[in-house]
Amino acid sequence: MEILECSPPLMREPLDAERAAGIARVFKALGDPVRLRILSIVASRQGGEVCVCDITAAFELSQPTISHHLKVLKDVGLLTSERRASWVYYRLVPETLGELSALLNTPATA
Amino acid sequence: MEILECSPPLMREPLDAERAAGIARVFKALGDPVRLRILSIVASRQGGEVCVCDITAAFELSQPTISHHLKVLKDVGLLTSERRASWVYYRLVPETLGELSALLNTPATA
DNA sequence: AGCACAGATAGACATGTGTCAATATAGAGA
DNA sequence: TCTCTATATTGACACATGTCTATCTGTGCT
Repeated sequence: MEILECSPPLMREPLDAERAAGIARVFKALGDPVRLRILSIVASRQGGEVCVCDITAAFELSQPTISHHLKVLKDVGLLTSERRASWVYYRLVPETLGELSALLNTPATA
Repeated sequence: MEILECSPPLMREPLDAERAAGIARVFKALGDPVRLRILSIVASRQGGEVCVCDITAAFELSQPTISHHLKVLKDVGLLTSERRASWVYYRLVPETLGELSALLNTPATA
């Protein structure tokens, strides 16, 4: 997500349309409760890796639905995945999260 | 937005469904390019206040559309508004932004 | 080769969302 | 009171999104 890199905080100057579109994609991915929970499951997991089966087991949703949400999170650069044997493991991309955090950071509440 | 207050960072522990729903509302509001630009216009404005007319003038969108986006941002607690004479002025709620920022903050990129 | 299991993809469907034109509301001034 | 300007609300419509079932792909095991 190069759009996020070096984006000044929202408070510094008005975003141009292109940058806004890129950043909005990521926030839109965060704008679903299931995806937020998936992200926090992965982010808070010791070792940094979570098997899809563990994520699916944490929700009362169909396996394709979870798979869909994982794809959305991966497409915007919040997660990466790796297949090992039969299982697929998802990991957080902390840089993406950190850049979003910096974007929202306000001097007052820093 | 009490949901945001005292929410531990995503990395600390999995979010429960209720908290996730509350937080997702705010991210969903940020998940639109026009709203992000509006927010950055208000946030970056010296003095902290922007008249609706100035915001409307910054986009090639109808006045009701801008009014709709302002309402969304206000409903989730990112903006407040105050009427003075004929004009309505919007202001940032920096606490909300700061809490979101803290939520996304990662130890690695802190 | 064939089977079983993990995960992804495709297609369908109901609901949500962004936009606009039309209209309503509120305040200022004549 | 009447009118003008600024903003909000309503209703409509096209399009996006979340969910499901059914199916496909890939891997390991016998």
